[in-house]
Amino acid sequence: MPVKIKAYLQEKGINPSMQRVAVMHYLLNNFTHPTVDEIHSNLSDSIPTLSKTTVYNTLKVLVDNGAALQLTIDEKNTRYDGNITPHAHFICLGCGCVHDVEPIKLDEVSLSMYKNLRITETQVYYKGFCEKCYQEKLLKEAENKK
Amino acid sequence: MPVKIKAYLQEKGINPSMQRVAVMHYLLNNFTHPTVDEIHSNLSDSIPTLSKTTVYNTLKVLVDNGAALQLTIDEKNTRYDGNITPHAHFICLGCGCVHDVEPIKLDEVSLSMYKNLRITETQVYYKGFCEKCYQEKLLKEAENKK
DNA sequence: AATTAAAATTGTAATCATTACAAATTGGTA
DNA sequence: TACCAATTTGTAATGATTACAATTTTAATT
Repeated sequence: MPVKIKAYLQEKGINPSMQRVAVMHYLLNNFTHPTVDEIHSNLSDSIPTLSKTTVYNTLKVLVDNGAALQLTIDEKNTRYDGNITPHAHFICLGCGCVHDVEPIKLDEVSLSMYKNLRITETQVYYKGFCEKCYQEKLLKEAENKK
Repeated sequence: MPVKIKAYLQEKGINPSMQRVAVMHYLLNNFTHPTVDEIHSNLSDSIPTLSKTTVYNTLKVLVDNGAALQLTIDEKNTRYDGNITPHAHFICLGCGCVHDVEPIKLDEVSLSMYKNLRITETQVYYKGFCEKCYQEKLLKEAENKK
């Protein structure tokens, strides 16, 4: 697996340092759309010297070279995704969890209206409540009616 | 016009204070998808005592009551939109300008797969280069080839 | 194996948007 | 006028991100 990740980074034109392989490995094995903090604290166990600056630097390299996606779905923290195939995202306004959802079919007809805009990237975000948080919300609302 | 904005806020259940009317008025007359700073510095001319905290508070009230949209399209600053009709947004990676674009047609079929997610809001973001920045980019790239 | 230069990593300090909070102000009501 | 609640204001704190200089690693060359 680490060998494959090394080759994967090289394909993308990224020098596969130990830290970069570790971050990429984390992204490809955790589907939580992690924040910088999440990545850093989890990798600190196996790489005690890992600095947060390196995680920032590495994610910038990955994103700039098309090996990861940067999501602005969460106002608090930037989130990252190692899944670069087209898909959309859902964030729960209760617990903040982020899930992949099916890609929508882009309406090329309406997009072609904007010939003066060179679109390089599309992000589709859904916001709402996951099942668990929705149930909790219903309970709370019922409490308040008493 | 200010009278209409007052009524509009009241319809949304918002107490139409002078500051709130001013912010709403700004949003409805400027299609730049402004940041807090832009709103504050522009309104400071006519309301010298306006504090930035009030702009933050007011925008929160507007968003919470459905009178404005909060956009997370720009990693640097949160942007706000007084146009609450369904539409998508484009941000230029060169100059940072944000434009409205046609709403895409949501693919209800694929969304219905996620019955366990209660979706309350959809945001569609396109990133790329506006005409001006695209031309500048082409010029720079030509320079570098020399 | 030693030398060297470039690239990558690290830690600290700075930046800057946003939030917390307490004091002051405003507006409506008795 | 006096009072209460809502709103506004200014200041200070928070916290994510960036800047930067020093250190370490890597890879190539002798």
